[in-house]
Amino acid sequence: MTDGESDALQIRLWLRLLGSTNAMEASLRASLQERFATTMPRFDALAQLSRAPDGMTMGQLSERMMVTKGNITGLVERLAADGLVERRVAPDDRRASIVRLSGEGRRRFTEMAPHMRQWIEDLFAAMSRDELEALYQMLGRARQSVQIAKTGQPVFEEG
Amino acid sequence: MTDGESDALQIRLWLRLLGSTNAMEASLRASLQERFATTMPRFDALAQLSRAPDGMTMGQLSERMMVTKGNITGLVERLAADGLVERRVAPDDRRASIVRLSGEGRRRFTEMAPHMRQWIEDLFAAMSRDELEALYQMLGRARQSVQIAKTGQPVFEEG
DNA sequence: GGCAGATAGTTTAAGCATAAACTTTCTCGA
DNA sequence: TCGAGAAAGTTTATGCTTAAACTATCTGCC
Repeated sequence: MTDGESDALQIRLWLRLLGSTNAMEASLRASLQERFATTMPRFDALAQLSRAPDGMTMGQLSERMMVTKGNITGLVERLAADGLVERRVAPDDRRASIVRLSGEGRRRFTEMAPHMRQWIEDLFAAMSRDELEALYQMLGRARQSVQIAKTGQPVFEEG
Repeated sequence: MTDGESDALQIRLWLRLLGSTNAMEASLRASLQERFATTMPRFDALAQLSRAPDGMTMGQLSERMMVTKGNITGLVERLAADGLVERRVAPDDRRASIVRLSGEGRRRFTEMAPHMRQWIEDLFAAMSRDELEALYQMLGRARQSVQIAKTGQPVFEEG
């Protein structure tokens, strides 16, 4: 299902949205793999954890990464095996465990983050600031629209 | 990495693009699963094949779905096992095989397509036509930008 | 205190996706 | 004509992802 022309605007829009996102994701994935031999989910996990110096629970990490908890189990296992994160049982709840960046994990993230930022900026380099802002705005509207479709009610919007 | 506020516009834009697309994809995936017990890749394959009455090669299908050929092998195997597609060796090239919809596959796609269309339209229901067109336009620009980033040159643009 | 139900996380089964190595077949030029 | 290299698919290894079933622990209420 590639960009057609006879379909409804919404269909073409969806295909273009999906196509653009996938193209960018593929490019970023390739850069991460080539330069740092890592993946988007691993980078995302480190990014989330970098904002929580005291760590967070597996459940919190799964919420922020917007994936299921079962997913996090394996991801954190692999990151821990590579020494990038540390886990300990939560002091107040023996069901829960707190995961946080190790020193090495923080160092690695600090090294990768500016490159990632640059790669993202490069992808949008041919767009003017006005175009970037217009796109940002319209994507906000799209997000609202999806929320309304899902819940029947819009959600509080910061941006 | 959820929508921040202190980051560069490009970063926030990327996160919002990824988040919006993923939210829509999750919604469509859930609908397809619930109503038709199928998946996006399977639906996409049927959609591509529905436009080629005489079928196409595995390689052509992989190009149109924008995934690797190795991926297609398994996907077509599963669709064939369910009787939705048929494969035969290409008459002029014994390396290649032609895959096309079976009668059942065509019937199934014809049944699903209008629902899929409706679900997509529902997701964008809270946006005006002007907004939809503005978003479509800006995504076209984004796609150009990614192409330029990748190849150094823009690509012919229909829409 | 103790039990019912909720919550945190893990496991399992299945599918999607990639890259890289591989097999088979084809093509083209010397 | 035949051989080198290209092209079509497949296989393999690895990782991401989900939904659903499961274990262990906690919480609140009687």
